[in-house]
Amino acid sequence: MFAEERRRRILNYINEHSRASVTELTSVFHVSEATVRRDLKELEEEGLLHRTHGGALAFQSVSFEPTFSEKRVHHAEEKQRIAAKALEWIHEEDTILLDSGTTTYQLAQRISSLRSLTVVTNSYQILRELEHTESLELVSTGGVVRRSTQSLVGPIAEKTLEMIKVDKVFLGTNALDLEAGLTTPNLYEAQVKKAMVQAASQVILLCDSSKINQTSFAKVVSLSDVDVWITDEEAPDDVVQQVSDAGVEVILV
Amino acid sequence: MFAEERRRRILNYINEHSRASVTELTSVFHVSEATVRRDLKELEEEGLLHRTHGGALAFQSVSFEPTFSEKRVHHAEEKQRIAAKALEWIHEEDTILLDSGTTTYQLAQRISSLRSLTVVTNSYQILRELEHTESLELVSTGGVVRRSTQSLVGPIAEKTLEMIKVDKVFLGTNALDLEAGLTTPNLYEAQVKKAMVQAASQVILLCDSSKINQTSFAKVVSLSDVDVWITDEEAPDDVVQQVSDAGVEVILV
DNA sequence: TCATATATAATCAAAATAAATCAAATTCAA
DNA sequence: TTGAATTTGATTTATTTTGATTATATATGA
Repeated sequence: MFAEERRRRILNYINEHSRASVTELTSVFHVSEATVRRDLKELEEEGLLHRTHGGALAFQSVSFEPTFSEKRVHHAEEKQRIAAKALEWIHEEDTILLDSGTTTYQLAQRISSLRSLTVVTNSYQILRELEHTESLELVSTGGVVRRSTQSLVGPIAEKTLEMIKVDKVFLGTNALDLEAGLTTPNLYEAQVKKAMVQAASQVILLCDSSKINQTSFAKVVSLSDVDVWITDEEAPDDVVQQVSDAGVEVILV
Repeated sequence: MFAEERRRRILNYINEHSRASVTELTSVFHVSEATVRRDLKELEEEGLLHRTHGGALAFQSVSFEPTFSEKRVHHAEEKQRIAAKALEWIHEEDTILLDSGTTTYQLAQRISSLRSLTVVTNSYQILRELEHTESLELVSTGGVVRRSTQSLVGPIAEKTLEMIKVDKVFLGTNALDLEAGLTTPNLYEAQVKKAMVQAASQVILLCDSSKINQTSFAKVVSLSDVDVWITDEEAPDDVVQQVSDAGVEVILV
C-alpha cells in the first residue's frame, strides 16, 4: 500500500468510526506508531481530522456535535440563501411538512414569523426549534429516534405520514443524480422521505449544488416526482437544463 | 476515550442535564475527581459552562429554565422520592412507556444510567432529556404539540399507541378519586393516557398525595386498571386502604 | 457563630503518549 | 547501476495526562 493510499484509508476509517486511537490504527494498518502519528499529523494539517492525545477524532464525531459541527456546516451560505428563498412558497393557512436536515432546519428557523401555519415534521431538532412559536400548530410524526440526523424514522413515522395530507413538503437530500434521482445513505430515512412525498400535494426540494451528480445508498424518489427544486447558482448548467426539461421548476439563488 | 473527547462529552452531558456534580461526572466517565475538576476548569476557561462549588451549570438559557422552574414544582421532594422508587420497576431489556408530567420527567432523568432499555414517550420534554443517552432505544409517539404539558396528543399519538405493546407504563395524573378514578383537565390528554394504559401489560401510577380526592374534567381510567400506585406517606390511610382492597399494590415512600 | 463535612487547589510521581533523532530500507531519476 | 530523496521503524528524550496525597477553602447545620 502506498503512503498516500494509507492516509486516505486512515481518514476513511476515522470518519467511519468517528474516532481512532494510534494503537488501533497501528494494528489495523500494520505500520509503526511513528508512521501513524506522521499520517495523522499530515491529515490534520490538511484540515481533514482533529488530532488528540492518543489518536484522532473525525469532524462529524458525536463528541464534537455541539461546538464544532455546527460551525462546520458545509456550504452554509448557499443553504441559507436556499432556505430564505423557500420561505416564499409558504403562505398563511398552509399545512407544510418539513424533512430533517440542515437546510430544512434553517428554513424552520425562518418561519417563526408566519402565522396560522401547520407544520408537520419528523425532525426533533425542528420540533425543538419551533416548540415555543405559539402561532404555529406543530405536529410530530413520531418514530424511533435516529440520533445522527436528529430525526424520527421507522414504521411509526411512516404510518403517521399515511394518515395525513399536506400542501407542501420541503425535502432535503444527501445526493442528487439525473439517473439515480434522490438518494440517501440510510434506508429508514429513505422510506420516511418517500412517505413524505406521498403525503404532499407539492414537493419542494432544497438541495445545494455540492450534492449534484452524487449517488448514495437508498433511493428516495425520482427527480420527476419533484415539483420545485431550489438550489444555488453553482449548479452545473447541463444538469439544471435536463432537470428543467423533465418538468421540474428549477430556482437558482 | 481521549481527554479531549471526554471534555466534549462532559460538556454535552452538562448541557443535556443543565447541571452536573463532580461526583456524578466521576461515576459517569470513570475518572478521578481531579480529572473532572481539571476538565471543568478547562471548559470554563473556554467559556462553555459555568463552574460552581461541587459541579458546573450549563450556560444555555433554555437549560437554566427547567432548573429554575423545577424549584417551583409543587411537592418536588415527594415527586423526587416517587420517581426514585419507580426506578425499581425498570429492568434491563424492558420496553417502557413514559407519560408526560413532572413526576415522569423526574423518572426520565434517572434512567440514563440504565442500558438496553426501550423508552416510548409522548412527552417531547422527556425526548429531549434522553436524546443523548445512546444506550436507550428512544421512540416518540408523535402527535400534535400541546405546549402547556410539553406533550404530544391527538389521533397520531393514539394510533401509534395502538401499534405497540409495552411491558410497563409509568402514568401521571392530575387528580385521583376513589369513585371518579383518574381524571385530567384535557380531553386529548385523557385519550392518550387511556391508549397508554391499553398498550401496557402493567400500569404503574406515579401520583403524590396532593392529588388525592380530587377530580378533574376528563376520565382516564378507573383505579382498578392500575397495577401499582407509588405515592408519598402523606396519603390518607383510608384511601390507601380502599385502593389496596381494590387490588392495587400501593407503595408509600 | 462555630464546628463539621465537603470541595478545591497544589504538588508530585507514575504511566501513557508524542517528538526528535538516526539508520536501514525503499523508491526514483539519470 | 548509482546516488539522492523519501519512507519507515527503533531508540531515546520530552511532554502530557492522570490519580493520590495533603493543605486550604467553602458550604451547611446546629
